[in-house]
Amino acid sequence: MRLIFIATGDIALPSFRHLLASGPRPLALVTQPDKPTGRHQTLTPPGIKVEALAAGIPVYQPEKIGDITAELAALEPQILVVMAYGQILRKNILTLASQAIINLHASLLPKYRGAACIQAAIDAGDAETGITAMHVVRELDAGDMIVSQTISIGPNETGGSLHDRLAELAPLVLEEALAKLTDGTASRIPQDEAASSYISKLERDHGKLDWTQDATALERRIRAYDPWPGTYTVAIEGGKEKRLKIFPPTTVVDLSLSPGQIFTADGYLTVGCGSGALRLESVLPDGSRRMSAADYLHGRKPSAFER
RNA sequence: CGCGGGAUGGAGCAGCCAGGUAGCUCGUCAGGCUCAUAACCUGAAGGUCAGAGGUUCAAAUCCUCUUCCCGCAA
Repeated sequence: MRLIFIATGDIALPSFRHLLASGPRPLALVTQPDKPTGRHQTLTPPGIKVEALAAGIPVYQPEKIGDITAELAALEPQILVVMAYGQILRKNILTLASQAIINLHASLLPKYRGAACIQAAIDAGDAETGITAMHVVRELDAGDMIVSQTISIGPNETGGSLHDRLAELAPLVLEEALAKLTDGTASRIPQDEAASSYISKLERDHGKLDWTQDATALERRIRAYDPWPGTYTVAIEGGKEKRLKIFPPTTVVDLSLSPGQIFTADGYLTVGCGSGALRLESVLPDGSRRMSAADYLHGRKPSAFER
């Protein structure tokens, strides 16, 4: 089978490795251009590019994928596999493959179309999520579904842990989808538009905690957004505002506090929420390093958190 | 060199601007109180103030450079 892999995010790595190991061997990898990243803004290639080059797979990094339509067409692909690429695919790409262009998406569609699908499942308190393989159409993540596989979401699940588990699940879904497409048994299940939802890309600002929300919702939010985009609050220390990052785990406790009000005792740091309260365990003050809530309280005396 | 914060006994911090006694909240150890304790009381150990150079009678503090950590931004 002549296959081209189109991906940027690390979530696609296990699937890419699976193709390298078990085939069909990709004819090429299309990924985003190297971008400045990190504290020193050094130009960094996507991890999947590094692996592709090491494996001798040709790599394309167009600014716009439409720019290399001719090159891709020359490879005469039967299948395009897209996962966490990060660019909208235009019509001339959608019709490039003779057999199909499929996308691996990290949610049980039609729920959570869009970029932040992993965080959304935890944030919503869902019991399970999964990987869906579907045909790519012009509307984002809205194509007919081929197969999906499900995993459960644990009570201590974080965005990071779920990301890694879904990444490991993806090759199984990919293999099943490719097998069904090959032997002609692949079904096309239209998505129920009425049940669909769209999750827009997360920015770091979205990680600011709103203490007027319920403690249970905040507990989930802190897990869902770890490690990206992370959650934070603004602590009032001696009249000054200091940014404070907050990490899971946190515990919902039954304490009567107003939103943003702080209660400290025995090394515990408890914050009032809209309903219930949240006990924090791991924080990172601005300019310092990650530490336990007890250590944080040894040297700093926050009077409240900005709600 | 994208912008900014930081490095002070084992942990977290103050002291720096206006150079001159090593401080706070804990932890550790010893003793005491207590039926008992993560509680309370008393005492002790533990620091070349990240490293190097400079200014000065005198540097944690002022100046220069280096290393490492973190936030923002991507």
